Amino acid sequence: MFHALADGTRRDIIVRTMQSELSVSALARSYPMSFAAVQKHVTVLERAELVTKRPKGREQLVSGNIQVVRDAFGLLDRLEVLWRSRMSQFGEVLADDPREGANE
Amino acid sequence: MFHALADGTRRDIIVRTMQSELSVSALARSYPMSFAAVQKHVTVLERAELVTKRPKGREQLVSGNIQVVRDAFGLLDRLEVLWRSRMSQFGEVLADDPREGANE
DNA sequence: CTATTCTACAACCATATGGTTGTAGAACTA
DNA sequence: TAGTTCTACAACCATATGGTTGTAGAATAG
Repeated sequence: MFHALADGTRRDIIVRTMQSELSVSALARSYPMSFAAVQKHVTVLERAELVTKRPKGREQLVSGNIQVVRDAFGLLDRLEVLWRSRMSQFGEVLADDPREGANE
Repeated sequence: MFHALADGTRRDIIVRTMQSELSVSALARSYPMSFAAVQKHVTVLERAELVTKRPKGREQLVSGNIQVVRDAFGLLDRLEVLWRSRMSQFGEVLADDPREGANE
């Protein structure tokens, strides 16, 4: 699933389909590559369950799936916890986590 | 950088080195592959700045770097925000974010 | 009905990836 | 000094990856 996130085009597809449903061909028009290439990217994202497809007439509407993204937070959060426990062995956390408190 | 996270061995190396500094050869003993293979994984992680290496005598001590992990949160958080804005167009957020509130 | 659009999928290609073995040097150990 | 350990790096290999073009069918438009 991190593999699915490891490509710029795919990350962009996720960003766009997280905002609104888009057909595969609509997506394909946005990128400097063939329809088939974009189709493959969507397939990779679909297998990773980062997006879902819904047929509508002859189109397939692609929609971002937030659930698996949240799973990714899990791994990252785990790393954060491990790092903090290591830091606490030295009795000091040098850098505060910029995520906490502020909205950005 | 998601590419660096896209391999199970590398994710494990991150997890282990986030807890404590480990030499490349110490890491290599943990995996069913050659020293050179583990060495390559460490190099990939180093280029992505997910770990740092510190020489100590003839050893290279590998240490997880939390900063870039936090950068990954950035992308994920952005996706979360986009998804929420889409959901709000329908006036309802069906699933609450399990991250908020609870510690796990 | 005909033409167009959208999708699916196969075949193919160049390059990247993850693994291997082998060589060599630097740093410890005995 | 001699042997061992740790690292670096080159060369090589099989397979995965990201792209292409081409074919074909289903749905829509005219």
